[in-house]
Amino acid sequence: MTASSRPTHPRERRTAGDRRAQLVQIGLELLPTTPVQELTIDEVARRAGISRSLLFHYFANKREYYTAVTRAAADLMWEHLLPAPGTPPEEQVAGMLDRYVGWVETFRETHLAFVRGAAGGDPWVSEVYQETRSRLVDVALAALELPDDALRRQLLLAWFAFTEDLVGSWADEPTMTRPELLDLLRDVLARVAARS
Amino acid sequence: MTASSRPTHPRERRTAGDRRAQLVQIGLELLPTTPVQELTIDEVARRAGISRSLLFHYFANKREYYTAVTRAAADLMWEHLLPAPGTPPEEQVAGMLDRYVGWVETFRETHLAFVRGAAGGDPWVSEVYQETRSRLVDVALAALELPDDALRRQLLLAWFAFTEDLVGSWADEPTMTRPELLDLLRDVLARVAARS
DNA sequence: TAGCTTGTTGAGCGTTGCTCAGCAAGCCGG
DNA sequence: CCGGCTTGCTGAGCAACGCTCAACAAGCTA
Repeated sequence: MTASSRPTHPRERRTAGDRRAQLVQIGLELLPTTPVQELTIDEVARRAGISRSLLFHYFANKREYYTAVTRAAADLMWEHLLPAPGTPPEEQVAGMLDRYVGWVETFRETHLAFVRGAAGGDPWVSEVYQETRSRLVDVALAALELPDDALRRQLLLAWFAFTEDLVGSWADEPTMTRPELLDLLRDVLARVAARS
Repeated sequence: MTASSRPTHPRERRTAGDRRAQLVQIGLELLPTTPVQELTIDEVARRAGISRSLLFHYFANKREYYTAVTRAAADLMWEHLLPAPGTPPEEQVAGMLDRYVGWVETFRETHLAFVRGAAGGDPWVSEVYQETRSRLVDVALAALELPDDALRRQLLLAWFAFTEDLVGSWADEPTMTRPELLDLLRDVLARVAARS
């Protein structure tokens, strides 16, 4: 009956899968305001209404937790960008590009946090993004009917970097119309891809 | 005469300027192996042979310290890239590009750590790099005799992103000759700059 | 010698990542 | 109903790290 012996919330018991999903979800919600690596176990546990210890029951250490969050964010984007099955190859890249711009426009903060977290320090996080980039290159190379060699991959990845940067700053300060932006990106891609 | 009362090294007293420079220098030396934000005060102080407290005498907090380190790294690169006074405008960009590739080849690890630290999370650090990029754009726009508007700046900055990515991956895996690389970068720049 | 400036330190506090021993809720076989 | 198993879950506590503070000490000047 003492205050200390009565938990403020009745303890909620969940299945392992539910709990894991909940924790990752909380990480996703925190992502726009906090760089992944700066998510504190304390904060996440508090939001989930559980003890710090429990988080370590599901994720061996902090890194494993925030890479899981990063992977979840990457998967969301990946699913959004992937062309619908049956789309003719010549339309695939244009469609992905269009959806990418839409993605950045809609989830500006989250996407920025995601890209930053990926670029910044931690190899485990950046690997997740590298992997996503690489899968996008696979799709693009196939759609453009280009051979898959090291040079071509480097060029496409560099074009991604160009695109990310430009779309990001354009979303902040629209210096041209949306169609003009898409046109420019497609044009640069064509030029870059044409170089052997 | 007891061991605890006798310091292992005779305490070294320095002027404020010297000490600050030494601490920043240590940060620069650690940069290749450690993301800036993960530099620990303990480690730096240990290498300098001073107490943790002293570091906080020169830098109000950790952030202020590693932004100072970042700024030092940025300045080194900036001085290396800046065209010699008297260089004709049409040669300036090519020269800077050439020196940039050389810089990445020579200081591969440091530069990677620098770029990553700049891209990753911390606004204070990324601001330092943004500033360096911005100054480079100033020089490039002047050398190319292009008007300095928002669109042009965005395009040049995006081309920087393209260049950084490509030069980085090329240094890892040279898929073409150095002149071919430079040629490609100049070509893409010309195409991008030509778009109004 | 006294006093000032300033480079320097050690003790210690709060936060955060992480460990560990053990509680408790549900389920089973007897 | 009971003992025992699994498993979700917690609290106490440690180590590392950022950061504060009161005070010491080295050199200068009056």
